[in-house]
Amino acid sequence: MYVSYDTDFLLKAPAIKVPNSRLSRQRIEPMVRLPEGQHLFYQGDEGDSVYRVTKGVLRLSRVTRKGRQQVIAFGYPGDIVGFPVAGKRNTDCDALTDAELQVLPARLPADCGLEAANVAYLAVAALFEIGNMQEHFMTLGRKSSREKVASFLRALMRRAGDEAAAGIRFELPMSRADIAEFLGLRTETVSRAFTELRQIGAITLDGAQIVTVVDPEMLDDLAEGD
Amino acid sequence: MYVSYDTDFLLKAPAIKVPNSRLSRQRIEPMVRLPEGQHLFYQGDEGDSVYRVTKGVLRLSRVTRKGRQQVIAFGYPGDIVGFPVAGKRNTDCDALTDAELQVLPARLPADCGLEAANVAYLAVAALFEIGNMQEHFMTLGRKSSREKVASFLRALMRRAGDEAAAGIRFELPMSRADIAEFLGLRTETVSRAFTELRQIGAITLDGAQIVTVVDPEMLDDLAEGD
DNA sequence: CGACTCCTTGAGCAGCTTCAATCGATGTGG
DNA sequence: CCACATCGATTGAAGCTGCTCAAGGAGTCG
Repeated sequence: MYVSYDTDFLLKAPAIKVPNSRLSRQRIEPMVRLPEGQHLFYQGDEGDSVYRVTKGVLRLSRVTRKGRQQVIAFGYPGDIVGFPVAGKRNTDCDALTDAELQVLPARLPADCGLEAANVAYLAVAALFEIGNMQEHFMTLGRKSSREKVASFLRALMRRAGDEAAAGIRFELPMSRADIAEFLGLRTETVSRAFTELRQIGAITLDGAQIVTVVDPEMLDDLAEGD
Repeated sequence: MYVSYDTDFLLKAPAIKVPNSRLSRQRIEPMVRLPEGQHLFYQGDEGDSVYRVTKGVLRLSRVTRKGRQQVIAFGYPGDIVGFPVAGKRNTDCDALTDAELQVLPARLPADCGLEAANVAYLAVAALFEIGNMQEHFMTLGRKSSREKVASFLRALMRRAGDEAAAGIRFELPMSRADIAEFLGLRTETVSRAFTELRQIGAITLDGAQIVTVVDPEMLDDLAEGD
């Protein structure tokens, strides 16, 4: 979810064995389509599956009692989202774009008849997610808004960027407000950081959503900061 | 760590089966003693086990290229620490106090002969850790330093607090600098927040390390903030 | 008792937030 | 097809919070 890792290699489409059924031993890969704006689940929902994003971008967020929203993560293709804690969802999850998801079982503990392999991939995915979140802690603990935004753009660049003539190009499916809530900033501050990055020549903007990183090295330096 | 969850109930001391050995099928629970200040592992180390804290407090941190330290978490008794990502440690881990740890296997993926149950507890623990970290995101995204420190103290209170005549009492095994790096603040700011909390009557301090929460409700309100 | 480390407090400054206005893109109805 | 409404993004100005630099205090260990 934040840079770094893509769980593709973990998942040679793990077979889902359905016990006590004529489908048993057959591989099935339930697919879900999630139109833009629709919710996949809400905080507090019961759930014993996780979802592998195959298309589109999801937003995971939590809302405080007093209404503030905190964006926890964005789910890009290859990411696994929806890790349930004690059988319940920790976050809201909705689609920033039309999305497609693969449903994977995550029923635990092991008294549910799942095979070891199916539990193991979940553990591996969860460990990767922990690594990703630790990475994000580094960004949140970082000092300046430029550094945070630069880190964010660098992550997206690596994850969703396309090589283009002028640099590495990608679209932001999320609003400035989403980015702000993800980075612990205000929308105005995020906007100003974008403007600065544009002015110093690290990126160009085509509208508000299309970013081209013209100087990845400069972006790296800004992201490392410190 | 961070409040909320304790993994005690997950772990009725899962049996570790040692294959290809005369110990096979025997339950063993390797224990490690870690003196104060000693490191359990460093970022980048190879590792295929996790540790359950049974005594003492650990600190998990990462260091940036430029030397800044970010405290990722504190490990209290009942917590599981050291989740390896792709067989490597993500963080440094050292002991803030003399500590004792139970070693649990975390070798993945499943081609290592571990039984499903042993892999499943790891998955459950990792999912809980994800929940804890998401909780911490809410704190880091929070606005003011008072709110952050209040949230932190509330978490410790719930986790390590003892009922006392004057309120709920506990010791801080970590320095102000550790707390600051955990919350994304400076030591001076943390110190000022402690002073404020004391002045408004939410807590009392006995030296710098012993905290008594005299008004848990006020602390809650401050922690919720928003 | 003195040296050391950590915590606290102070003053000034920088950076983020807040409030407010404008701009731009999108979509709707006349 | 254009005027207008709406929503998000941007920019500006002012205030406040937390950071920086600096000094002093408290606790600890030799």
